[in-house]
Amino acid sequence: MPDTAQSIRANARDAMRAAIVAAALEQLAEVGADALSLRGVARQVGMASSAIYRHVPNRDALLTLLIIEGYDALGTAVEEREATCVRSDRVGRFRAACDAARTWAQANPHHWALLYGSPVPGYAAPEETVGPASRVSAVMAGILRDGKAATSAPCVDPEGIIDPAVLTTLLMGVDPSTARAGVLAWVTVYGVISFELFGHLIGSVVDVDGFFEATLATLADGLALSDPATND
Amino acid sequence: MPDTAQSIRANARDAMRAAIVAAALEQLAEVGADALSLRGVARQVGMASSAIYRHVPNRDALLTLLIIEGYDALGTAVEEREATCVRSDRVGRFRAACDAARTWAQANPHHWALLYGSPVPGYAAPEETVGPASRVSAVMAGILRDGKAATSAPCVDPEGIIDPAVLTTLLMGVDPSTARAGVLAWVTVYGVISFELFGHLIGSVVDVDGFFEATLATLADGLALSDPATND
DNA sequence: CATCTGAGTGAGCACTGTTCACACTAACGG
DNA sequence: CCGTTAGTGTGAACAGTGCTCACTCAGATG
Repeated sequence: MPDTAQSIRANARDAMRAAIVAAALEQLAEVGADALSLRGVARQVGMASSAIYRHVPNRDALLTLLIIEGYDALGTAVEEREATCVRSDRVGRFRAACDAARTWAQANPHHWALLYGSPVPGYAAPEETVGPASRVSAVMAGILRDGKAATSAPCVDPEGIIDPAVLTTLLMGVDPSTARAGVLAWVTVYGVISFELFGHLIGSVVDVDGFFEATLATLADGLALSDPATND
Repeated sequence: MPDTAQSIRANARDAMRAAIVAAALEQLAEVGADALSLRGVARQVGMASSAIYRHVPNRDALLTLLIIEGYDALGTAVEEREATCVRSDRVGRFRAACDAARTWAQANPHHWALLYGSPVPGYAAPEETVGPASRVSAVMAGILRDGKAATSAPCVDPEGIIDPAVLTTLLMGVDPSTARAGVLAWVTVYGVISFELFGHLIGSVVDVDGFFEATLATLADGLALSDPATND
């Protein structure tokens, strides 16, 4: 018995919201977050502009929905690519994950810019975004955790750089300096992808693919990923 | 004989333009590039909004001026800090330069975001910006060039990753793999600064200063900056 | 059947970037 | 000295934006 009376409304509401987000995604891909207009998505879904406000409180909230959508899409892309690798091949898993991120970014440059571009300075990510946002980090953390040196007990960071909460969960058993190198590796990958996307490599790097490849090799080296994984 | 007749107008024009840029800089610092409004800067300089267009073709052009201003300010900050270091202390010069960049970014977050945040995907930097934009890279390149291993002859990149033109000028004599590592180092520094500024380190790094420090140490190591400088 | 609630509407407000016809004023040529 | 001209500033206007509000109307609830 699907759709009790009152859930019809709820379903319609969800469908409408989904349609709005879908239209917004299209606009985002075409013109970017900056030029995304609420009235534009209203036109696209065939509603009066004021009707949008029944489903989304304001423009920022809509962008937040797109951010969540983006983190999820990127997370899925990275997870799926990484999942195809032989578990013991940690270098391969790392390269696959990073490559998936770059590929997604190239396919969705405006969306990437929305996720990792410029927010306001005192910006605090809305609560709902932190879950999806951490999916990529989780994949990277998993690769680190599967390292030979990782123990099952949490390590304490003598320097106190990495959040202890992370060292007892996502990075359980990874020694702090490796954890730090892991975070830095992801930051570096983000940097290369963004530099490439935003045109900052023009003038110094001519073979971007090669540069990215070389970067991954350097990072994998620094993380000592060549040691085989411990898990079966 | 300062100010011939016709240069009075020219000077007034330059002054007006400078006032506009100054007002725009204030707005940028306060509300960010996104919310920067031409009418707002017009109000601030005490003109009708339409008069702005006598001095600046449109909003994008004004933003381009701010970008140039930003690259110049950042470049100056980095150059001046780096210049205070003992020339033979290449690690110190590298740290000073990176630290100056981070300090400037923290003091001017909206401006940093304008420089390194999200442009459109097919973005090509306006011609006038490339000069100022390369000042930081030039400092970094100088540090690399002063390395012991650097020769006075240009090297060819067997992998063809780095732009040959750069290898014969800014990075003259630096071996290609070091050049590549150098570019990557700057990209990494950019990544850390941006991640910090844009709030992406929240949840994983608790001591950002320490993280930055450690990052610089790692990078300096990878660049073999500990070898003394060759120059007097 | 009456009522109430939630979705959609169009008009309207305040704002934006940009253009245009117009005024004024300083410099230049005769 | 006077007319012309180029440069600078003005206010009105257009099209677009985010957002609010009084209103309608259908569908669920009592």
